[in-house]
Amino acid sequence: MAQVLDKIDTKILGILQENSNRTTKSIASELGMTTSPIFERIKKLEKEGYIEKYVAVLNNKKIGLKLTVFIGITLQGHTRSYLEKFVNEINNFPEVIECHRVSGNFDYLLKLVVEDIEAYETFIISKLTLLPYLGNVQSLIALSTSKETNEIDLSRV
Amino acid sequence: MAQVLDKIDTKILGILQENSNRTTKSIASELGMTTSPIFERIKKLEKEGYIEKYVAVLNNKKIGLKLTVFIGITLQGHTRSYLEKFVNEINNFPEVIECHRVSGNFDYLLKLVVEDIEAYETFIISKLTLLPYLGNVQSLIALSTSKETNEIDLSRV
DNA sequence: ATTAAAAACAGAATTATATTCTTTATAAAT
DNA sequence: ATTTATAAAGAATATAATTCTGTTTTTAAT
Repeated sequence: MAQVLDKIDTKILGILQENSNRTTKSIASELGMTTSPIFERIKKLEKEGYIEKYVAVLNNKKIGLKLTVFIGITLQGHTRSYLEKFVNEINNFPEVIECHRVSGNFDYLLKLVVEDIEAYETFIISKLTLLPYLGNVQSLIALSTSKETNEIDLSRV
Repeated sequence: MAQVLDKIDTKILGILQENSNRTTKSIASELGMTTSPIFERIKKLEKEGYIEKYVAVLNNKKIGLKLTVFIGITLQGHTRSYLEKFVNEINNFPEVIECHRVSGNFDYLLKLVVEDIEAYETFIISKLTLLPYLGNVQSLIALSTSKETNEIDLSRV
């Protein structure tokens, strides 16, 4: 297999991660090509998994979910079967949009999006702290967010 | 202004945030309607800002960015003009995909996506620690990620 | 309850785009 | 130089987005 992604592929990925509604025609004209090779390349990027999916990004605030919170968690008992159970519970909470197992001062880091402080407190009290073996729990409440994107800088690739 | 989002709008948002390439026809058939009202509703949701943008989600690992890191930062000097400068610098680093000002044990929480541990170290040494007034810096390296989405549970809205 | 006005919908018609196909060019290997 | 494989161009087709018109439904005021 030759070079996996060439310059053109990288440019296409960059364009689509910024706006996935761009037409093949407009991408083609930007890159000085015609639609068919652009189309074929995009299909290839999809099939090979470089592009995972296409999604609409919503404005959480407008929808009524005004608060983002990060929660660092340390567990007390670390049996494998419990960890699996714990992660499974966490992932099923609709408030949780990210769950990472981390190294450092915590075992897990969660990212939540909730309505407001009250909804956050409800989550802590009637969901999170009901889980057993919970050790240290530390919350970081987002006061403001200056950057929040999924867009990757592809100049590094 | 009447109820801002009705059930149909919410369903449309739910569908599009899961897969923005769904055709109006397929959405219409799922919701038991015809294409024109669906089309009009989507355009309205875009114009009013409920839908911010449409993006392709890439597979970072496949692209060569294998490491996600969270960094908690405390600052020492907190003059307003310095904060602005600091945030501005942070936001311009291509490794940083999120920057939140937080309350709790840190002033800022960053999310980074980088190639590997080496690239992470390079970021710390030759970018982050060059910024003045830096206090405590604490990294959480993602060992594994069980959930990572932008998708919001709309049943709460 | 009745009516007028506005909003939402259905269905058809049109326009634009995605997708496929065929041909031509390019590059690599023998 | 010749063959083979890969990528691109350009035309043709299929599908989807978008617009338009007429109808129904909803809303609000009387």
